[in-house]
Amino acid sequence: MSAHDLTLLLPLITNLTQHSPLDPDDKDMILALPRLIKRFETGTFPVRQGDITKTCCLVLSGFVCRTRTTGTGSRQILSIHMKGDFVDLQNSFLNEADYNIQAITNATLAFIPKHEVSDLVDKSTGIRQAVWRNILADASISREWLLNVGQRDAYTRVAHMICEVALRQSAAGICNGMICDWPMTQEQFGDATGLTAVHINRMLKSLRDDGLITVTKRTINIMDWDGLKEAADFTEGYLHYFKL
Amino acid sequence: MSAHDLTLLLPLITNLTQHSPLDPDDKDMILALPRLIKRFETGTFPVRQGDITKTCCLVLSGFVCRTRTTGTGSRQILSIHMKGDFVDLQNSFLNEADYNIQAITNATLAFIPKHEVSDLVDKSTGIRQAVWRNILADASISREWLLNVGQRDAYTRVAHMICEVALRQSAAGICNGMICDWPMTQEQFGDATGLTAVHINRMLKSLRDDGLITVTKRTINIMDWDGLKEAADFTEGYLHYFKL
DNA sequence: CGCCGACTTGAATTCCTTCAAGTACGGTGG
DNA sequence: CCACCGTACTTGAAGGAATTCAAGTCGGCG
Repeated sequence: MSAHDLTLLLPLITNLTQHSPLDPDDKDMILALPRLIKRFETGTFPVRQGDITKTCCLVLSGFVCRTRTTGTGSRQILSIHMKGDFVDLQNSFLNEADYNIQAITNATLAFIPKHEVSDLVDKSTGIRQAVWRNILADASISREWLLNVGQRDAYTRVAHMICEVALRQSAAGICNGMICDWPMTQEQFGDATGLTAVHINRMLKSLRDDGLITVTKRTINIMDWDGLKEAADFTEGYLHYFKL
Repeated sequence: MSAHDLTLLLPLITNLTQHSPLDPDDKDMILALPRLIKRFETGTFPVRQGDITKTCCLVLSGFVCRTRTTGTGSRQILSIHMKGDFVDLQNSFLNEADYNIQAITNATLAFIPKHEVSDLVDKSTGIRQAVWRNILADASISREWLLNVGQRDAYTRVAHMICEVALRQSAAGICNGMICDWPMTQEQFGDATGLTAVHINRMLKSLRDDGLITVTKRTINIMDWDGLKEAADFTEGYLHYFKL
């Protein structure tokens, strides 16, 4: 549980300050948080539903997602998380994880003791604000996903997901221009959007044919951002960034 | 903005203590919160997306929902709320409402100034805990809806929604045994589940034919709770009640 | 080189939607 | 009191979007 590398948690600062300003003292306290670093291979579960957690975790590299599963075994990806995201801040305030956390690529996570987080939240108004807003922005994204899955057709839905993931990567500073890593297989993309992998494939083809994107192995290249946004019915307000 | 009727906010206490205990002082402070009572007719919007809110609101009677709408005008019901529910506690901590609040029946709401809520949250650890958990339970329900809409077929999805609404009404004490008010029209039920009203109708018929429920005008009668739970793939953990 | 996982594409099927027509019911006004 | 009306519910038939099944390609890695 080392607290020595004072730059390691910088991505978290980047993330939090997208929603709420932090003063230098707050930043120092955050950077000094004790943490345990662990690597996870694609497909592994850093946390499982029902686990009683003593830590909460934060993405340093790679991509992880939250999932829940139906009784018949279908998996829904509930959210995806990237560098700087607090994946389960919630668990600092509830005892039991109500979803799985699963690595969708190889990923490095920082585990921070719950009580350290809640102490900090109690101590500093600025951090409290930032953490609140982080959780609320997260909930807002959940709602948008529900709207997406419930009301938009497959083509729009797929485009919407691409817009969101691209924009969030851009905000996290892990995207060069309009070319992004695409973290998900088509299978996973399907689980996130409530579609089958086969249909995802067809929709990506349509988006390619329409000149909006090109896709190579694990990269997505947005050829026409405005066109894609239009096709996706995407408006970024729900992400609650106050600067970009 | 009267603070005189000290029983008016009791449903809120009932709700909060489902997730987190409160000591008597906390309860008194909550009951003493200043509030403005307003009635809303079916279909009206207590709050609209984009509104800058100075209050947050709480259901005293009737049912309201949160909604978001796509660019093409389809409405998704994001959650439904009943007696004792804080509909937009979130707005105490974000400036701008990121969803509409719409009355689905005639409803009475209590509006409480945001700063009164955040003061109370700052002042009392117990209330802070309770409010956190309230918001997190709310987010957990969102996730379950996403799973429901994304992965379950129509029959299961409809059954699941019935289980949740019935159980929550029961927890809120507005349900006699297995007979509940059913707050939604089939149109609204469709908007909540990502289905059409026509298909909701067919699924309700199937559930009737299978002997799980009977439906009269605005009432749903659960004939076989265990059977319905089974058909719905319903497990109540996600509601985060620690007593029932 | 060969294998495996991910991607691609076609054809058949299914679930859900759309369209259409009709019923039931509560409220309003003559 | 009943005729009228609007809204919600009901049911059938046709159509369409997405799934399922199946077969084949591509590319990375042992």
